[in-house]
Amino acid sequence: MPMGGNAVRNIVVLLFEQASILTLTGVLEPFGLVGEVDKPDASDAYAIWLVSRHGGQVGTLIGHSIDTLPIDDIDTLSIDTLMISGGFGTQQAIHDETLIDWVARRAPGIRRICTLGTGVWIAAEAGLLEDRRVVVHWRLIEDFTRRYPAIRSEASSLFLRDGPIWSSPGLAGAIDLSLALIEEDLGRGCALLLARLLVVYMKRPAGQPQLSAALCSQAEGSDRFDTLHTWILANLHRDLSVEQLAEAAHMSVRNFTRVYQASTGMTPAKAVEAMRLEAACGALQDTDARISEIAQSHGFGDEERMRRAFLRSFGLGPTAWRHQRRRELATEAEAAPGRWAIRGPKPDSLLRLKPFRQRAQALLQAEDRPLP
DNA sequence: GCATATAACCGCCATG
DNA sequence: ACCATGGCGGTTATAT
Repeated sequence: MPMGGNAVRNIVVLLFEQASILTLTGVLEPFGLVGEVDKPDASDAYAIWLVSRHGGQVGTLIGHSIDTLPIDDIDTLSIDTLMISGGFGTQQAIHDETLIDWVARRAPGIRRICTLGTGVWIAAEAGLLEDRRVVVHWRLIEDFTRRYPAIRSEASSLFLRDGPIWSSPGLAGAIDLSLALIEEDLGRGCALLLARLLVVYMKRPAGQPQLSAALCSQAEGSDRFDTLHTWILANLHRDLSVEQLAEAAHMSVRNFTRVYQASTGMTPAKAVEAMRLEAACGALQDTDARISEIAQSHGFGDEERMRRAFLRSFGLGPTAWRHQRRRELATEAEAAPGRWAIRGPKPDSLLRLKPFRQRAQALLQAEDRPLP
């Protein structure tokens, strides 16, 4: 296995007992799929290393174990990106001085350090976050700020980068964060393709007008409607009339519209429409669902209403928007260095995961079932 | 593209 | 007096 060649970027995932398996897969899937993307060198772009304090089997949140290397075994490995797992186990792990020392000692030589969920506690404990901005899960942010008042924590975004430090508040955010890392390394075309393979939405580029960006930035100043906004985003298909929103916010309609406008700069109905439009755009871009289905599932009720909303905001109907967007993405991917396409399965592209694959194979053979 | 119905928006004023 | 709130009615925007 390559240990420090300039072509291969070593991604090290730090695990511990009671780590979240979702953060692990959120990293492994995107990075693992890079090997399936057809571009010279892409399959050798990354090597993934799973490590833990003592190595060997590490129990995850759901009980299944993961095979890991001891941290001492990668002393000579040049680490490109360190991913610190989340999970309940962090509460024990932050008291493991050897582990924290290891993180603190290796950190200066690492290009990117990512914390996934409660992994921020470990990075914070290792002193890597002094005066940095990080995202913390909304339910834990109070605890976090109490323990680390010097660290600028927030709860708003899916992931956040501050210099070499990348953080993600939720476990599933590991996928989004990983895609962002890959975008940085291999370009947007590759990341977009992976996002489509994984059937997740890809964050829009910063240059492009992002409707929710307006909402988010406004919400930073006053988080008064944060919970309402997350509720709206999770319930786009439901009745989101101003009356309903006011009720959800425990306010009268009159007062709700007034306060909402004062703190977000948008009227409630416009904001809802913006969120619906943006979500619908994501679906148009990333899926082949019928317009009527997208309209239904995003709260437009029927195709006609969505069409008119699109015409108002974009000057294009949904189908035209989809075609245009797809063309944009295609040319963007074309312009990216190399061309990105999916190729057939390549058995040894998973070579780097061999220890783990062998382990899986052993388990399956024990049950006398072939590995697909 | 029209007419009509409904919802959103907003100024104004009363209330606590 | 101040301020946040909530109800009323008219105007505008959107839906049917």
